[in-house]
Amino acid sequence: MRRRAITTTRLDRTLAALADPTRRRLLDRVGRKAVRASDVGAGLPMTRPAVSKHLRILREAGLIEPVPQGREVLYRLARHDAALAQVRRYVARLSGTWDRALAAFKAFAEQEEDA
Amino acid sequence: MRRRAITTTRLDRTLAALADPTRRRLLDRVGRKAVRASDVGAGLPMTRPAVSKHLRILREAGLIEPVPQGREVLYRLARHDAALAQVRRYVARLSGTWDRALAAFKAFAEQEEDA
DNA sequence: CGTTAATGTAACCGATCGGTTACGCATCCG
DNA sequence: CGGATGCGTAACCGATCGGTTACATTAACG
Repeated sequence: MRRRAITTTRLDRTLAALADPTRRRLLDRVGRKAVRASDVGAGLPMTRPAVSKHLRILREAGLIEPVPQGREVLYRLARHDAALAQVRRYVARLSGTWDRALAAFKAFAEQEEDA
Repeated sequence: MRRRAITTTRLDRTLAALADPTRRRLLDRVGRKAVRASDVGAGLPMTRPAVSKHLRILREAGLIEPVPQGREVLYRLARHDAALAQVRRYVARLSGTWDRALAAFKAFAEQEEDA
């Protein structure tokens, strides 16, 4: 035992990336329009390296991508939204499971009512 | 600085709960049909307390709920899917952002083409 | 060509995480 | 009633996380 998940899938990485409120905030900013690396964290209570690490996580999750421009680096949403699409599919599947479960529950409740 | 997010929102909790593959697996099992606490982790390489802690996280995220039955406890999907709905809304909003960004990018590419 | 500006990374630190073993507590059953 | 069963939690442990400061690198500019 003690072994932890050896393989970190992309769904894991993407969900983990989205699970942090700071990262969602940064992602939101990048989503409005491409932003310089230095500007992404403007006004947020943390240093530039912290932002840089968040950007790395978002990048490795497939959510954003860097666009080097001379010595600056712009960040924008990834042109291929495969990562988010995977999350969407998972959530959709889970919602389906929920619908079925709720239907079954309602059926049970009505059956209970008869008794 | 150094302060970490003081307020952990429900969206945070739910996304974090879903970000772990083991927890998604347990959630999937519970989703098929209500399962006894002891049985949820059957066959998985971990001890019962570990499963219990995962169940607690899924429960506090609003995804599952316990149904005490004598000395046993069944777990089922939460009857109110508010937590998942919130995730769904967030993902939908993010998808919208993506669509706009991709459209803008395509427009830019075509404009580039003209030049 | 040397300096400055922009970025990323390494090394470190306290807190949290995912797991374990040990224990406590309630409920059933002989 | 007393043991057994089912469940949760406390205490602990190594690994990871989110932040920091310090440094390395690369591109622009006088």
